[in-house]
Amino acid sequence: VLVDRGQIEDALRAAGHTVGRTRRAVVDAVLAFDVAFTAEELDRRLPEVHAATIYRTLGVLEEVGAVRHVHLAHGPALYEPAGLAVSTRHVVCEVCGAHISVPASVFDEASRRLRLEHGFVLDGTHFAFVGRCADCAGSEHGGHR
Amino acid sequence: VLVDRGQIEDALRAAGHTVGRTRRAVVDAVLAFDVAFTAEELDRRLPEVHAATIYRTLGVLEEVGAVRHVHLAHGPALYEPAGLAVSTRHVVCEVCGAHISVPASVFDEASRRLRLEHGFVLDGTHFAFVGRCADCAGSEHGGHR
DNA sequence: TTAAATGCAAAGAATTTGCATAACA
DNA sequence: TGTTATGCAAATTCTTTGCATTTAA
Repeated sequence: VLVDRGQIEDALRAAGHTVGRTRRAVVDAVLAFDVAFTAEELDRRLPEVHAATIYRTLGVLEEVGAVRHVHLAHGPALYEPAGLAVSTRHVVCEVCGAHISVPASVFDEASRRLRLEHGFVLDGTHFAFVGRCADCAGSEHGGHR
Repeated sequence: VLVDRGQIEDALRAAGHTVGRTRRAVVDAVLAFDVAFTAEELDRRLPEVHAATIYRTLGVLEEVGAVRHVHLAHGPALYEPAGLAVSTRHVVCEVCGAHISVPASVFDEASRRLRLEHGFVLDGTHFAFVGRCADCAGSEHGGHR
């Protein structure tokens, strides 16, 4: 599932891309993360690489299946090596921004009903599920933003 | 549930707001929608009202519970009079942007498990659920953006 | 006549894009 | 040597903010 640098470079070349010094550095930095990260966090680890290149490189890496990205409620997208967390879903607290991973099976029933009753295939991977963590759900005070 | 102009104006005043000509026009235009709308669509119906005022007015209307807004996958937020669609959830196709409303009960089981097993209270109203409509799920070709 | 609302311009955040130059294959 | 990649600046999209000026109560 494209977990090491060699596999990823092969996949890039197979897709007609080129692999130079900069791109190799980005791939290494991506693989060095063991949790999801933002483009900005990645860029901070590679000060010599321009942000536009970070975004473009993450784009091609996603194209070849080496990384995935998920949008949390507000704020920047989160990227992660595709090897990480295959069957988990992101759930984010809309109040404090805390996010957790839960088994995809939590949404199996909703997914089934959505498909059977509405013809929709739920994609739980590209956008996070939003709610309130225990702490923030406790301190109720209406539901603003 | 704040469905007519009178109730909404009372609620605004009760919250310490003032109701002038412009704000009344915005309220009327909001109530004239029978489906969810974007701030830009609302502004297009009120060319004499500045966009900043549209956003600010929608903000106070949300504060007093007259409207709600939901974020679809990408693109601008959707607003709707609070009277509309109380127990439905928005589901949007990440490919073509089509969106449908489904009964909130579709997510009851996921909601229950999230709460019991992870202490998270699912909020299905502020962000849409994302997936693929029948058409777009049919024409499979990987999962880009 | 004073607190709140509005217009306008500008700022903001997170990406994306056009273009000239540099690095690969 | 002919793409493909990169840097840089500028554009984009959606929304928010600061400030001076009007309105509402």
